[in-house]
Amino acid sequence: MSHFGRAGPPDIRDTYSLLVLNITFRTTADDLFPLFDKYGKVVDVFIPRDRRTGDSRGFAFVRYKYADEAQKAVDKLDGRVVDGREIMVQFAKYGPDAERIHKGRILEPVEKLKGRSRSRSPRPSSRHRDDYRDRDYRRRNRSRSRDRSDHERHRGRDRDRYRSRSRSKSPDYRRERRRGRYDDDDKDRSRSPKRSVSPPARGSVSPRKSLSPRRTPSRSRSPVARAEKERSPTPKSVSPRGRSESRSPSPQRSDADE
DNA sequence: GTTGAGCGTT
Repeated sequence: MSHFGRAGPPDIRDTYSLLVLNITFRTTADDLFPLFDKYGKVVDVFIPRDRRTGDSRGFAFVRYKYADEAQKAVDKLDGRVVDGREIMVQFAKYGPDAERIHKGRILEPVEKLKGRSRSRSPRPSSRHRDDYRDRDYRRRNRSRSRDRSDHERHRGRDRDRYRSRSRSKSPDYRRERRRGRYDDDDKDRSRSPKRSVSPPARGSVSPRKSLSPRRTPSRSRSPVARAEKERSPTPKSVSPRGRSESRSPSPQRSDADE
């Protein structure tokens, strides 16, 4: 009863999928099931999780049996505070296979279920896995590299509670982010004077970073080069002999690393 | 220990 997502999709022939966003990372399907089931008949509740960490992504899919109930749930549960976080309930725009659905109902199912073998399509490439990974990676990359400061983020969260229902998210912001990718790359090359923490004129070493520490162990591990690079020479505390022995990729700490 | 725009699995 409380094992959703484990048995796969039961039946999506005449079900309406609702997308629940803005949920906490600790919210589980079992927590959303009673909440949504109170407003209608929920046939399935699934929360996508990360394949590597297994953590929730922050959104869930609630499948209703009838559209009226789904609509009611959207109207009632949309904006409801769950686990201390306001959730957003809306009809899913895409199906499980990226199919276009209307009002949560799948317009064109993957299979007609009319006895027609699915080998009808030779399926030239298996873009499913790649696409899935690509999307996941993109999300992770953006999440991990936030531009906002910590204090601002903290304050924003508290303020969000007082602001009640006012999502500070803009549809254009998303586009800017995607387009900014190129700008970022371009800026990265021309923002040399801005960041003088790692002067590239420190020899023939790449400004980026040494991908292979053992690329030039002899020259790279030179005590002089290291002292100049680290700018924190401690010749008294350590002996050249010990440094030579401790030739491990561990102490390879560069302050210019990201 | 962290995250916060978005669209899904045995």
